[in-house]
Amino acid sequence: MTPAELAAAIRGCLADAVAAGDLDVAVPDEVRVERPRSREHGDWATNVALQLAKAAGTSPRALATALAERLGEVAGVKSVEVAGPGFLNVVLDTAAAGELARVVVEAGDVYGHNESLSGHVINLEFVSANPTGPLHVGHTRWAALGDSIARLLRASGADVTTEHYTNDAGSQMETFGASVLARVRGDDVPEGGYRGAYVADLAQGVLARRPDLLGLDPAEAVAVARDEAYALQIAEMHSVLAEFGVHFDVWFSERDLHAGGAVERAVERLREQGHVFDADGAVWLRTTDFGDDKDRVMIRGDGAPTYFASDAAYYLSKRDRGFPEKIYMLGADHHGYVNRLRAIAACAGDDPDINIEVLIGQLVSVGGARLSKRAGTIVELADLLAWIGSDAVRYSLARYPANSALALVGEELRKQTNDNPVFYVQYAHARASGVGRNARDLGVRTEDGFDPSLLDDVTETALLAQLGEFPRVVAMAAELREPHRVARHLESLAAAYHKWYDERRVTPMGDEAVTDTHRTRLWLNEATGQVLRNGLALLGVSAPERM
RNA sequence: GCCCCCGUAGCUCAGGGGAUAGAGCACCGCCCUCCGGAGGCGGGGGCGCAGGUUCGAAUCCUGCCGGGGGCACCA
Repeated sequence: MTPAELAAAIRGCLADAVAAGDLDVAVPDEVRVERPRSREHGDWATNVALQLAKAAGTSPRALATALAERLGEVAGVKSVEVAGPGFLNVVLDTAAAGELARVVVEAGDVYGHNESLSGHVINLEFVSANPTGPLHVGHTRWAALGDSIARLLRASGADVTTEHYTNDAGSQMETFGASVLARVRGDDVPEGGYRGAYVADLAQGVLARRPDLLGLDPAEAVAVARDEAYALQIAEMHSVLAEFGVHFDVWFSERDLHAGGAVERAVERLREQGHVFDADGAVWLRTTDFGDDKDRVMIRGDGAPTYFASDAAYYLSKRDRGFPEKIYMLGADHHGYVNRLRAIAACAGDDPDINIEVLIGQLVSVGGARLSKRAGTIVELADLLAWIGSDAVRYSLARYPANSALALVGEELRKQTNDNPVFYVQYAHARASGVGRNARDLGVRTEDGFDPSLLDDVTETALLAQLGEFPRVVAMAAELREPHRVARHLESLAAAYHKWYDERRVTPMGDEAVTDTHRTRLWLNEATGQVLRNGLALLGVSAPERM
């Protein structure tokens, strides 16, 4: 019996009690069944009685008692106990709990998938780096989290398109071109230009592609340097992200937005909606009508569109392309954009509470230093991959929530010990794979038998409980856009597995005959490996069979 | 001045209003006659402060203190 099945049974009991006139309350859509902290409190516990007592006009304990009687009759439930202020503590039949091992193995790669977000059509934008330099650790955090969130949303039934917005228009591109050109010439980079060592590398690459560069007139040379360096830089971004296991369905160019006239059209469309006005020689959007703290300029006094105008056009593009839900992932240094993005949605006639969602991530650093392209002290994604490896980087970033600042220590991530939980989890998977190999070599085969009543050790009920909670963890992580919940759950699961391993053997000892005990334990072993694999896949981390 | 995030064990951090607040590291002590010791078991220690809401608050609200980030006709 899975926790979801138990929750459904509890709802059924509530409905029966209402039908029988024992209870007068609306049956909730969802009943939460949780693993109690202490084993003395049973296999599963629910607080429905506490939550419904007030609406039912009765005491929590009385409601719980009435519910316990009915629940005790449900097949697979061994005993039900009312505890404390009105908790219901449920103990399952050993066999009913053990059935889960087979459920997991038979579900395979889709165990944990759920339909909690089915029907949602989502555009998920993340990273969105300027193509004026390499991806650094800040981008890396969003790449790891954004990609995992996409996987979680899809596992929960959502239709997701991942998108990278390339800021390839605007003055930073001219600065970029001038910086590269200066390096080609051997000059100092201009004031405010890009000084990173990568600029010199780009200069070499550009010169290789355009040996005629120095012979061009200055204005043309800057444009050529800019465009060639841009092409090199974007190619590198594609390749390093691919190495990191991150794929974008759409690479959206800001330059294309301008070239196609979308920015001007956006201004006109918003003007038709009645939110645009002219003042001080500029064209403004009245975002203050929708919670922004000041109105925003769309077209400057000199006739040039602002970055904000591009944002508005880009929002409309996503809307036109058929995405009711648009998720933006921004760094904390952009948190001031949240209100103006929401205002754009509102000006476009959308509901900011439904059609747009902005996730803010706090800054991340390596070695305690903040990183800036301009200062030239970059820690690049490519460096992190070479130094630490994709699995450890992805896992280390994915196991922390985005809303707290993070200071990673490179040397810690390199350690292949418990300092580094990715190894703990991967090792559990490798161990499960090894146990499975050994068992099969000794003639233990799952297809020869399964008797879940034999999974009666406390380490087995604990392990089964971890496996049973996995789908709920996935659904919650998707709903909250918090991949770290999956990582943390995998760590608990790995711990439960190691404890079980220490307590129970899967393979026969010596010349011992193979029995259903071995076979049934092999089912549990395979189920654990499957969930570890499924969870790691959601994080974009490999599940090695040997380490 | 205004806005956002954070404050939990010596350190790094979990903890979607529930029961005795968890894990890793560090420290001390145990477990190798057989499935991988990259593991397991035991020990000491903690919710910044003050109010409020609630049957119940680390969690929600207000204020204060401390730390980080942000407030352009830049991108």
